Amino acid sequence: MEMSDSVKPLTSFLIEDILSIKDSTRLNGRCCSQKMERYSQWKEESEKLSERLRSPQETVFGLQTESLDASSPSTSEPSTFSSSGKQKRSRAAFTHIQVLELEKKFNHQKYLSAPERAHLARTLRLTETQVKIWFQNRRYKTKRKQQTPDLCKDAYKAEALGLREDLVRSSLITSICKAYHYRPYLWDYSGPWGPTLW
DNA sequence: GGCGTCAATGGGTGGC
DNA sequence: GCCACCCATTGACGCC
Repeated sequence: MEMSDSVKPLTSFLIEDILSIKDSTRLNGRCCSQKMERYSQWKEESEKLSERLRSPQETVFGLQTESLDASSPSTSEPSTFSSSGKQKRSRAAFTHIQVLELEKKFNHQKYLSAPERAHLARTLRLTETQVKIWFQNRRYKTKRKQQTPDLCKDAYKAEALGLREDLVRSSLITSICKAYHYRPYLWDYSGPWGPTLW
């Protein structure tokens, strides 16, 4: 399976965008070493992915790609059992690319039809149920965020004022950051007024 | 160990 | 009856 033409440039743009944003922000020297170390690891991983996205031989959503497969959630594995004999629930952790694509789709439409869900699930190598649940949780999360508008005040403020246009030029990036504000490689918690978007 | 996040679960509801 | 939805909750996981 190949990545669609619309998906490839956008995903590539997202990764490059996040990298460029972080590169420009790194110059202010406010990041502590621990954060930079974490960022470096993430950046390395992202650059590899970015390289792969640019490579005509290798498609990110193709069979040859490891980045999705290696870290993909184990959807078909049976649940393990604890020593007490109680079934242990497993929680899949979706990859960056999977989340990016889900976010992109969610940004475009909040609800998926069955064929769309099936296609997206195949593309991302997830089960249809996982995609369905992800959208469900995402809608619920968005609703909760709207009910507590103070949570990501800084991000909204920056967006509203049009400050640091480079930081907020992509509404999709902003959306992702708002939804995943805890991620250490997207937020800088060292700022004097709480979290700031990298 | 406490806390936050998030995928997954389960109950209730409505449309077909 | 089946399916998808909303919503609250659970349990795994990572960070401090």
